[in-house]
Amino acid sequence: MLGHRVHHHFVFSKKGIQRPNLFVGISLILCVISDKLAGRFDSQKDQLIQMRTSRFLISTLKETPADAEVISHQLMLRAGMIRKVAAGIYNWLPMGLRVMRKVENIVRQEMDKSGAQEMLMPAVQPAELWQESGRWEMYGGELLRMQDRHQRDFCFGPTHEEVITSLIRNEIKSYKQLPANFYQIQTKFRDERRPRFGVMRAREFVMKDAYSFHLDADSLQETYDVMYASYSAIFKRLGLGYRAVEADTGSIGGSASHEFHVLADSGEDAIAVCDKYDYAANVELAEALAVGGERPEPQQEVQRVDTPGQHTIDAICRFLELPIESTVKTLLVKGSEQPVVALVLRGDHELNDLKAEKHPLVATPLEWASDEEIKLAVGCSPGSIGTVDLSVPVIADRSAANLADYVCGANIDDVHLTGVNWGRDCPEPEVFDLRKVIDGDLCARATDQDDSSRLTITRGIEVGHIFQLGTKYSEALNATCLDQNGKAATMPMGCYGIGVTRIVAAAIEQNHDDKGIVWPAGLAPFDVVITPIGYHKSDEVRAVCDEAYRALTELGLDVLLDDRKERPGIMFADADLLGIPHRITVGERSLANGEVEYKARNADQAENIEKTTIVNFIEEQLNKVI
RNA sequence: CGGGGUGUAGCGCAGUCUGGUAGCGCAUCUGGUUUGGGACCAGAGGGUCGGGGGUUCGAAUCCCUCCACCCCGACCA
Repeated sequence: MLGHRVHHHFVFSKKGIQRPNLFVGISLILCVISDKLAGRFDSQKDQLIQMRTSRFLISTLKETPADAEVISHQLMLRAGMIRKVAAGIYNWLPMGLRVMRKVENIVRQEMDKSGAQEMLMPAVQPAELWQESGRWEMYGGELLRMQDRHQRDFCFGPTHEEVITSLIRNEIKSYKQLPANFYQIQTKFRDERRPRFGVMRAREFVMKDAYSFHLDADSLQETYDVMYASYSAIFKRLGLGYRAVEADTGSIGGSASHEFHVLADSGEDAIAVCDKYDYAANVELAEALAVGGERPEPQQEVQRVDTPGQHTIDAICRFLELPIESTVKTLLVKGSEQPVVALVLRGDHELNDLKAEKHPLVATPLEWASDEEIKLAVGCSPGSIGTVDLSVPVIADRSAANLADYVCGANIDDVHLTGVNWGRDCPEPEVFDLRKVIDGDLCARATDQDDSSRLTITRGIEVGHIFQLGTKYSEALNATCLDQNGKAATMPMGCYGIGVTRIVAAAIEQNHDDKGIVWPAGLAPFDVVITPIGYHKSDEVRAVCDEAYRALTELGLDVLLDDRKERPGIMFADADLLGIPHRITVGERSLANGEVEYKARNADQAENIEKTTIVNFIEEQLNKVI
């Protein structure tokens, strides 16, 4: 009974030598990892390095901490994966780190497979690089700035375009070295306005970021496509329900961009999906077609109506007993050339800020005109603005521009106009896509108004984002290489991010039940948990558990043996909470029949299996999942 | 950044209105009885009541101030 001997070796006397014990535990864990990587198993050592709960920090909580709002945050705390250090800053305990490493390794393997090279850049970066790119000023409050002892400015890197570009401009000299793609898995810091939901939107987080360099746009497109495929492979292997969506390139600039979203109701992003044309886009970007087809001919004359105290669209509709679709709202925002610009939307539609910012006359970032500015420009208060006799530039959303006989403010307090028509009562407006798409809208790919394609709005957690940056950074930092003609060429770049720590949370959002986490096979901190009943009382139970542990570990599985002197209920509850996919329960009761009990985390029922077939059985279960 | 809320033991909370020197459940430790889905009994340890200042004979409690954390908003004509 090797197990016995080994066990004694590590059970310290009751007086307990806490520290050495802990250190031994940690170094043993490291042994397991390095041995696994090396792919060898010394049988003697194998016995020594058992993952026993008695020596592995299980910090499960029965009660949910009060400040955790979303399920993944609650379960990560309850499962003892993370603990908060400060707002948006977390400790990753051994249990959590094991999951993070699983994610990292899948990402790493697929990145390597794609031909990208792993490297590591510093977390702390000098201000000079950011001044060179212009982002020291542009990046704003999210950039955590600091000074060293010589009062030199530094920041904690929120991203690494500057560092990689400045490195590569020195290292790559010839087109023959291109294309090249470099990645790292590293800690970032973004001083979020409002960190929340645990590691889902943390300030400090782990990200895989990759940067590619090219001679021309075609090469960039090629690598971009490779990355798109790699990302798809990664999220598939992670076992997550995801969707790639067209995305806004935002302030980073560049042309093409896709986000990868894990679909979950708790997601912070709304995405518009159309199955007919396989179109999916972030609602920030999703194109909104005009509703209702061609604009009808005017039927009504303009009428002036007093609307005392009616300042919202809803109030006006109730007051005039008109459908909201026949109203128009006129929004005044700050302009880039004029003080204010009017944006006109149908009453039931919402302005999409990002779309508005794309119009050259609109100031970026979008800013609402103040009541005073509105008074000055129009002569009334917000709530009574309209399109007739407006002396500011007017930009109308496609759907608003298609309206006839609509209702709007009269630019006089407490007065509205009905029966207003573009072209007749006010100039034809400039038409621009301004509104947010809504559920049931026509898909942007639709051929005509009768097309059956419809957008569905679902929610997602952004876990990946790929960009074609173009030459924005290579130009600013002067990253060139020599082309075939010996002439210096500015290298187009791509960048590709994956939120490693966010994936851990997203996976839980998508995979949990009332008992706890239900990990996808590839992410679980342990593949199998052995829960003995009477481990410390029954030699037979202990022998079967130890042997099962040994045999399963030999298969290359991560096995956890729960040798705590706890009642079975506690062990079962913890196993469920931790979400370990496979559980083997060994007790004298079933051993009497030569059997042990098996239960999959995602199954309702346990089943008995021959104790001699444990390894084959587990192998079968694993194959089933994969 | 604006609005709201909360800070009392590792976690969940009561006590604050009405000032009198800190408590409950879980967890932890000891002993015992238990042991197939979060046991029971007995005992024990653990708290600068977020920090500072003030009022008072006396402050978790009242006042001032700072801080931290959480939620909502940043969509309105």
